[in-house]
Amino acid sequence: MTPLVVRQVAAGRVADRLHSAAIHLLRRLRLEDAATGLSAPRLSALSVIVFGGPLTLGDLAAAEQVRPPTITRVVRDLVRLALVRVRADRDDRRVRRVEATARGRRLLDEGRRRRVATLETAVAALPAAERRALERALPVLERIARPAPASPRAARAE
Amino acid sequence: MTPLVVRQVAAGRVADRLHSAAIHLLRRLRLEDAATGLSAPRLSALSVIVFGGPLTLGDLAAAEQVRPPTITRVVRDLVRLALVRVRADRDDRRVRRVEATARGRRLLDEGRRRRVATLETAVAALPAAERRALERALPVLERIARPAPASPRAARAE
DNA sequence: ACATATAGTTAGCTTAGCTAACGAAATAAT
DNA sequence: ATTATTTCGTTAGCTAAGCTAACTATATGT
Repeated sequence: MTPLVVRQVAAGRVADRLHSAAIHLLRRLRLEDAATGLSAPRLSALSVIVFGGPLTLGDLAAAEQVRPPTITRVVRDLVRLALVRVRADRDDRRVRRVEATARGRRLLDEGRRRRVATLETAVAALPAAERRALERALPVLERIARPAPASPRAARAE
Repeated sequence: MTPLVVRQVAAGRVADRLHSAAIHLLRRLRLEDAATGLSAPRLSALSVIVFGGPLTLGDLAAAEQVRPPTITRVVRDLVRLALVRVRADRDDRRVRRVEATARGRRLLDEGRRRRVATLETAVAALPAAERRALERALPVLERIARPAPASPRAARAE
């Protein structure tokens, strides 16, 4: 039974360190976002829209973890900036679906490229062994980063 | 020269996948924060204060990537909630230093524990091989998560 | 002593979050 | 088939969180 307890504790430490590393990593990359000219909430919403394909305002609100009225306004503002467009749903006329415009995709891709470029520099500077350790951990990271997918196509959003 | 180019491209893919995984991981863990009763900006500021020890308002503003007036108000509100306390600097009377109260630390630790517990469940459920891959990548992750430390004690903040 | 630079606050604006109340459409119940 | 209920989104109106510009107070440099 002892090994079980030990493993348990170690899982806690792994979780804690991973959590902390993720926070610091994104805090660092966030510095690049100023160049997009968008506020953090707008940029985040645009990202979900670009990668999540046409999605309903309710789904967007859930993804952004905000209430419906907040999304109504963020989307309205993104439409004004010509970064997204909204269209009515064919089958259910209560529903509005939002999707990115070409300009919205371009703006997001540029911002994302800047973020990733920063990270890429750090990755490229790693010794081969560390780089390989990171690569081997990637699929694991990706699995735990996503909530247990209830439906098979839940992985569609990015 | 060919291997160099190949390695370059791969670094980009590694960076991209890592970036995406970090975003999704934190988006998922953020769901737990509602239980703290604090807004995201307040919780984030409190976290920096708890782990960063007594620090100046300017340093806090820099860490949070916001302007000084924003920090003035967030700190004022956290003081009202009795989660942090502010004291004048001995040597430089322009400076105010902020530190967490016992209650602030407790509130943050509880929230952090909830986040990490969620993550721990996922880590504990991993097959041994994947778990080991993750553990081996942790030091690497921690290194690239932090900006190149200009001063030796830049790692003090958490 | 005086000029300049730095730390933080105040004033006042925009944006982003919320709840409550509502309208319109879809679905369920009688 | 009406009527009731649920669901999707918006509007109204509030608080919190972001900004710039202007200011006070203290440190520092000439």
